[in-house]
Amino acid sequence: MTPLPRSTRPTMNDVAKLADVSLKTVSRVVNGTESVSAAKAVRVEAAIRELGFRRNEQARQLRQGTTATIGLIIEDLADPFYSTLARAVEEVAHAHHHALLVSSSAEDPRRAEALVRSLSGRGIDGLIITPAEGMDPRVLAAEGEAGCSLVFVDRPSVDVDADTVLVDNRGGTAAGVRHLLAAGHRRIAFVGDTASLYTAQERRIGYLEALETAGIERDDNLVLMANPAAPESGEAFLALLDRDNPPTAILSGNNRWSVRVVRLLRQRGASIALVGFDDFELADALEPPVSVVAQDPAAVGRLAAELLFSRLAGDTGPRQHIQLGATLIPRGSGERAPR
Amino acid sequence: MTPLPRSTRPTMNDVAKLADVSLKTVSRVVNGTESVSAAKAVRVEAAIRELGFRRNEQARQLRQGTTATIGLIIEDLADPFYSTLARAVEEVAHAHHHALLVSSSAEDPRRAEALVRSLSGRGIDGLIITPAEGMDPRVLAAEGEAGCSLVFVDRPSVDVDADTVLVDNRGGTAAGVRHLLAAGHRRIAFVGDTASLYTAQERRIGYLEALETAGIERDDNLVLMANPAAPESGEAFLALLDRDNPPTAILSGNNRWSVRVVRLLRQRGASIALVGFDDFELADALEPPVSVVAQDPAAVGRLAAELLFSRLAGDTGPRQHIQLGATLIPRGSGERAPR
DNA sequence: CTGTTAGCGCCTTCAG
DNA sequence: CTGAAGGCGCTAACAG
Repeated sequence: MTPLPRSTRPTMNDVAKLADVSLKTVSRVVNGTESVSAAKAVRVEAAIRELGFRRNEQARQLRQGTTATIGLIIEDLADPFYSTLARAVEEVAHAHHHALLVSSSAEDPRRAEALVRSLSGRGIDGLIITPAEGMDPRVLAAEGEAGCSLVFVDRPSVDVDADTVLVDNRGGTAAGVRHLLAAGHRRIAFVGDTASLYTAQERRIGYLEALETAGIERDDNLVLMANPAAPESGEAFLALLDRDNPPTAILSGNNRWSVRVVRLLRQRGASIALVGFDDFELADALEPPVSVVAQDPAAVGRLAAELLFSRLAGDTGPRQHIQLGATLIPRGSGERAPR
Repeated sequence: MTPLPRSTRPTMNDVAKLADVSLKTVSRVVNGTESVSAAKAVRVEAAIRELGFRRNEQARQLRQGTTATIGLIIEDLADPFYSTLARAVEEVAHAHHHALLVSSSAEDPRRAEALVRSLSGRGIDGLIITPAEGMDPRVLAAEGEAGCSLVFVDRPSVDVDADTVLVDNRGGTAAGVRHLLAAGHRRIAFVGDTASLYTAQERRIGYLEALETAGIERDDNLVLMANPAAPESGEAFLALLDRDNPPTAILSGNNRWSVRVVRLLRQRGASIALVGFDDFELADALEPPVSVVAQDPAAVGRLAAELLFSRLAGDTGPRQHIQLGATLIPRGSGERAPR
């Protein structure tokens, strides 16, 4: 196989020849670190322009052992929560002159492991990751040892201690439940994502804790943990509404469930109190507007990225575990009294 | 500055020493291309496991002149249209064992140029880009010459001929307008993004063409071109509603305007026919549900990526200019009769 | 201020 | 089947 023509991109050597100076002098001019006599600098610059030379970052990076690139592995880039987070990470990376490699693990632990290896092999300087449930922790531990800084977002990883940025899932959900309790509700259902997900589990715990604090007996029949994207989940939710002694309010555990609940209630013509965890677009324009406990995905991304860059800059302080608050936004649906 | 310890990641040389074979033999085992005697292969594999060796992709890429990485530059990763597109690109890239570098140009032509240079310097094999308005075409042309395949999405680039995937903005908007005409409207407003944007301009033209075909006299007072995110745009929109002989229907030119229009109409308590270009989440759950002309951002991303990979695989056929259709989805808001 | 030498980690000749 | 030598493009270390 031919070594790929790679077109004819000029190298420093070409520039050096044309300007009739040494390779190193070109390097000095390009990087502007050391001083070069004005005469030669001008010749070099002219040669650079003439040839359209641009420094080959790959070669530079191989030499320096750094890539000026960080990686981001999330569940799903198409999910508004993660795309907002990714945008914030990108902005911080850009400010630090780093590029961003983004990948979605799609909740598949094997794929997540492969992505970590793939990004790592490309020599990223750091990695921000939402660890997929069921990942082999050794894959991540290996990164830490390989000198690649690691920050977890949205969930911690089992068995790997690294900087972590997450949201106060329990406290936020509990606040949502208390809001419904204050409106007079006593039978509040919790509708969350698959029980295997960390955030879903934490939010369920927050829900239970708030009920317990209020002295309300726990009723597991009011808890539904299921994938909001699965068709059968809709029926499970409707069954929840149709049982004897049905709930008068719903705490939905993420925005995908909130959206689905809104649609299902709408089809039913049912009006029942609702508070959703995680805000979503147009929640304020629905009828009634949906009250939510809002996270700040951009803040999660920004803090994670800033933490990562502080590590890359040499900060060797103790591991940080940052927990961001979640804010209740009353809009109408959560203030309805029980029927 | 110390040359960064880069921790102690083992190299092929380390593996070779431990297995007591030559560097080249390790290379052969790692890449599995040429055959190696079983005995040595076993020793090498054991050494690889023991050291936790993983091939340094950077070095490999420098040698081979390919990075197995493609770049994607869009306006804003946090915008649902672009994040969905990006997700689709990522999926195709993953299927081709390529990583994806993502960057948002934030509508800033200088930033977009810097991003192109930055990604290009990292040696990406191909680039998918939504060219920012006002970019220097030479920056992009240079990529083509440097042997980096280029695909434009969502808009074409001036002065640079490359593969392009875009949506039928004119036809889609015209279909939306015809839908409103069929419901009996004669005074239809067009509310689009800043006039300098390609898609906004195309949609405005589609709107005008549909009116002309229907024999309706053009009224430029019914056209508003403004940034949907700017505060003053809201007032401009309300002024449109308050003028003498106001419109009985609105064609909104993108999803950000649609969302804003929905909110403004809601605040006003006004009920007026509406069709939006580009679908958005929960459009079906609003009151009334919003009729839209839907694009398929995932299809745009997928086709662009597939086109790019076919080029990388050696397809040297003529430039392709793919135009995807847009689909009218009637939901209620566009079927209202004029008052 | 300038140039030479060496080598980052790997792959590709080309001899054994 | 195996190994030695050379180089991808660049930068660090050391001379002049």
